Amino acid sequence: MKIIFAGTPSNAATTLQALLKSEAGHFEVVAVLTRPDAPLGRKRVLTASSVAQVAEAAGIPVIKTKQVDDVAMAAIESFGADLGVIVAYGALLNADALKTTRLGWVNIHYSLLPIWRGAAPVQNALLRGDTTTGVSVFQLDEGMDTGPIWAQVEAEIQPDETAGDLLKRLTSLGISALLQVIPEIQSELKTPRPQNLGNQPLAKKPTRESARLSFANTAVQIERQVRALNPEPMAFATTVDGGPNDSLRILTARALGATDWAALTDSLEHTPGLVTVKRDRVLVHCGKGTLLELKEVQPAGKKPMAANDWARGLQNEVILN
RNA sequence: CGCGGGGUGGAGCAGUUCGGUAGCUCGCCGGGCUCAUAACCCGGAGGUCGUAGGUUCAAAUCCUGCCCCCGCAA
Repeated sequence: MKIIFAGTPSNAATTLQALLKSEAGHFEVVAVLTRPDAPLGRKRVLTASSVAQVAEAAGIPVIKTKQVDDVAMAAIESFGADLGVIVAYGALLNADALKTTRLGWVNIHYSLLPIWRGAAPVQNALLRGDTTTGVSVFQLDEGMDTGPIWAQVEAEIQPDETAGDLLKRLTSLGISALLQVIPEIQSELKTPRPQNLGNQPLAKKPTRESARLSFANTAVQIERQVRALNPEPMAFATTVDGGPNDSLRILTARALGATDWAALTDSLEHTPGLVTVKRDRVLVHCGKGTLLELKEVQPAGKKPMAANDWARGLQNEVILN
């Protein structure tokens, strides 16, 4: 069976790599679809996507396009693939594009559909405080992640897991689910199970503005935000007297449980955003009398550092907002 | 030429405006106090101040080139 793979970022590249390793005669990746090279970083170096790099290293033909238009479709069809596999490609396929392969396209989605359909399922699951999530392999249709499901695998969310950590785990779960599904599709004996679409909220991609922490929220809410937005776009705060561009990125933080902070708060006044150090723990006062312990932070212009090191160098009292 | 911050003992920072003995909070090593300690007291080691050159009696500090790290933006 001939497979065409579509994807762009690093976890898609990981999936492609796994596919290539498992080919073993059962199927063959005949072409790869990815987004065009983009200027990256401060120096704006034109860089090929992670998927493109893996494909090129493996000598697989690469189609680079922002959208699957007539030209791209013709290119796809020229490879005569039986099945399309898509992982975080970064563009929608319309009805015509879905017909470019004989058996259509399957997508690996990082949630238990129909929960968190949309662009950022992992981040949204963490933001909401979900304790369970998973991976779905489904048949692409014209809707936004609405197609019928071939396979789902559940995963428990660990209490200290970041979006990056979780995506990594889900990526490998997705790979094994996909490898299981491919032969089933190939056999053409099974049919996927339709989704039971309800009023589930869509998983919108977090914006930079949504990454700004508000210490009027409770510590638990903020901790979720910190974990959900790591590594992208990364939760941040600014100091009250710092410049508007001097962000303090919060990489790791933990909401203190009731027992913890009761012991630590005794004589602390409570100003949201106020940073204090108690017994080598860097604490920020949050809404409703809760406390957030900062673990790892990154001031603008500096490398990530332990919150303790950051606090050691502070000259004055610091209030975050 | 997108905007900006930074490089000072192992860590995080001050000192640079206005040149003149290397500072602070920690860590580390040794000793003391203590039932004990992450607490406290005493002592100690450890720095070509990113790098190359220039100005000067004298440069972390002023001038010039270069290297490296990072935030925003994309």
